[in-house]
Amino acid sequence: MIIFILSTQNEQNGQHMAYWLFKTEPDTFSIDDLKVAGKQGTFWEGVRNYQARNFLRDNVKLNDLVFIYHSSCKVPAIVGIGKVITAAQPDPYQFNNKSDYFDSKASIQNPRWYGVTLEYVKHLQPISLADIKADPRITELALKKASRLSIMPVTENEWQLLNPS
DNA sequence: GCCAACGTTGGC
DNA sequence: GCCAACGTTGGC
Repeated sequence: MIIFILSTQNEQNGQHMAYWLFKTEPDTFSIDDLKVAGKQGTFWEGVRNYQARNFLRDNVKLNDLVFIYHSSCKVPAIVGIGKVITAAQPDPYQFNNKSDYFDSKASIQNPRWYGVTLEYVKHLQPISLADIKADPRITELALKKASRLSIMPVTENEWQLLNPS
């Protein structure tokens, strides 16, 4: 019962949970793929940018909520929500020399790249990049600034503005 | 498919 | 540690 109550609130051990936006190319991995993965979720592999890595490794916590954003497609947009079900773990692809994500400078003892595991929560009515850019209330989101960041924080205020419910 | 903006690499 | 050259991202 207590667990149930905790899980329905916005807090975890007294710490307020955080909000994020993760980009993905839907041709490679879409929110529908995340949905199909079900309760076991999907490991968010292949992030190879240090700023994004630092967020994943140091700041993205269990139960944080994530806007799923489709990039490099016809209508770039926030398309839904995911939830973090496993905090940072070394990205195994960095050790696999047959993978595009292989990094010869990374070792098991000293991993360089990390990922978290997300579980599908729900689809949203898509919020296009054009809409976000046109919304004068949204000023802090890194997407506003032609950022190439693939993992970015979302303030609670802007999360609520984009996802009122 | 173009290309601007940005991140990374490596010679010096 | 600067910075030119190169590679990548991602909107358009």
